[in-house]
This record gives sequence, structure tokens and C-alpha cells, in this order.
Amino acid sequence: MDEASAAAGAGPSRVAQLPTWLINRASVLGNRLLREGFAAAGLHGYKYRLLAALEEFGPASQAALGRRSMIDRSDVVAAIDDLVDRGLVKRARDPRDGRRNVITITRAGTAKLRQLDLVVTSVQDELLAPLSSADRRELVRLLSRVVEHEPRR
Amino acid sequence: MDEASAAAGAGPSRVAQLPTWLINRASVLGNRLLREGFAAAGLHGYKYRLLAALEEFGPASQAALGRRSMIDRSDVVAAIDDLVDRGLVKRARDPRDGRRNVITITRAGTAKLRQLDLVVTSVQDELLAPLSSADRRELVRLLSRVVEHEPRR
DNA sequence: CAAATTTCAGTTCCACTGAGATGG
DNA sequence: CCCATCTCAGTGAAACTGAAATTT
Repeated sequence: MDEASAAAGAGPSRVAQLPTWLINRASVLGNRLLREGFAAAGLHGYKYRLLAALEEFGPASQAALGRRSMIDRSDVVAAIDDLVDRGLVKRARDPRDGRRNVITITRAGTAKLRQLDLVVTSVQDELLAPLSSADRRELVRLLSRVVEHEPRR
Repeated sequence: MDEASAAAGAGPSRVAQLPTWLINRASVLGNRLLREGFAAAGLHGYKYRLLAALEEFGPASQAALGRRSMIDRSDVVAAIDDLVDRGLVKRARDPRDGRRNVITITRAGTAKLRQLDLVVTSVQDELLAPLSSADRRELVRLLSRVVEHEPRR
């Protein structure tokens, strides 16, 4: 009985129904699926967000990129280094402002982005498999309101 | 305009509406609130879960505790060490199975747990502030289905 | 012998902090 | 002088891995 209830449940009932707990579990699940998917495509999560920001907003400084994709300034450096190595983006000094590196996505970069889009879409599908599309929309709506609220930031 | 749209939005639009992204953002927010709340009460997240599991299921071996509260066997050791130091739990060898340490929550432990319950409740409230109680129930319902599904585990 | 438990040491991943150097 | 940018080094939490020692 001990072991049965332990195996079935997901921790103390006090915790199992907690919004923060459920959100965190779902996040761990989603992150795992994304990491596996990205790894199979040979990249990591940060870099998808960087490529997506580059395609959507065009060439940008590393600082601007970091803000747009919500990645810490410090972490942008290494991620861009890697993307440059893979030929997915180019880094060039801004002639008009010597402080900036202007990052531009390459053709190979946009191609890679398309490939990753497929991965991302299929992960959403896998994670939300038990939900109808109406439920999925509702979930997105609720979570959007939560994260837009941003308690103390 | 560049900076305005960057400041307003939460990353590339392609990403901003993604369930995995929203879930992850909400998770980061919730974890931050919980960590701050627990820190103010002088504990950490693991230990709340351990105390809650102990109160709910009664005395248990460290391995069983770890399974019930979904904490890795290795991490249980240090967490219990700390709880013992604080007098919130007791550790004793199981007379019937020399491999096991039987962990029991103390009166001080249950008192601490009550205090932490308040913290946890207020964090839920803060995180979900923008949602009505019907919305909160709906969110819990949807997320429960997602985490129960457990794609590949 | 196999299996479970406790424990230690070390790794990985993510997010962040602090500080130095360069340039506007 | 002040500020933004880029970069590096390092910190901290959470989750996990591998292996040894003990006991069933």
C-alpha cells in the first residue's frame, strides 16, 4: 500500500495539486522534450530563440538580441560563438558604433530555423497530447495572463 | 521602435505564444517566489516537500521519502541532514532492516510545516493573482492532465 | 548470489552576478 | 564623467550519475 500509493501519486497530496508544482512538473517535462528534440537536431534551446529573434527582428547587436530573446547578456556570447562556428549567423563589428557586434542570420541559419520549428511544433503536440485544441487555447490564455502579470520583477 | 517592441514583447512572437515557453516562464516565476518565500522562512524547496511527505505518509525510509516527494536519492541525504540539524525530523536506524534509516517528523517539524504552508499558499495567490478562482481551477485541471500524461518516462 | 539502501563525490544545465575593457 | 556593450570568470540551485559500503 505504501509503495502503491507512492508509485501512483506524484508526491504529497498537499503538493500534488499546487499550481506552482503542476507548472513546474509541466515545465520539466516540456524542457526535457525540447532538449531531446533540439539535441537530435544538434542545437540547444538558447540558440533556437536567438535564431528566431534574428529572423523576426533582423540583424541586431548582441545586447539587443539578449533582451529580445530573454537570454542573459553573458550567455549570449557563448551561444553566438557556437552559432558562428556552425555558420548559422555572422558576427561583424558595427562600423557606426564600435561597441556593437552586429549579428546577422545566414541562409543556413534560416534553413536550420525551419527545421527547428518543426521540432518545436511537434514537442507542443506531444506535451499537450491529452488536451483538445480548445483546451490548449484555454491553457495558453490562462498562462499568458499569469506571465504578463509578472509579480515583482 | 526597435527597443520599444523589445521592451514590450516577451521574445520572438514565434516563441512568445508557445505553450512550452509560457509554462517555462510561469515556472521560473513560481520558483522564484517560492525560493524567496522559503528563504524568508529559513528553508528550501526540497525540505518542504520532505516534511509534507512525512506528515502525510508517516515515518519512512529515506529511499521511500525520496520516491514520494520526487527527490533524487542522493539529494535526500543532505536535505535530511539539514532537517535533523534543525530538529525538524529525527533519524533512526530501522531495527527490522539494518539498511534503512527511519525518518520521523518532530513536533517542531510539523509546526514548521504549518508555517511553510502559509508561505506556499500566499505564493500561489501571488502567482495566480490575475486569474479568477474558476480560472485557477481550470488551470489546475488542464495542467493535471498534462503532467499525468507523462510523455515517455 | 542478487537486490535495496545509504552515502559521497562529481557532473550537467540553466540563470545569473561582478568586473574589466572598449567605445560613444 | 557617465553610460552601453561585449566578454570572461565564477556562483548557486536543481536534478542527476556512478560507485562504494552495508544489509537483506
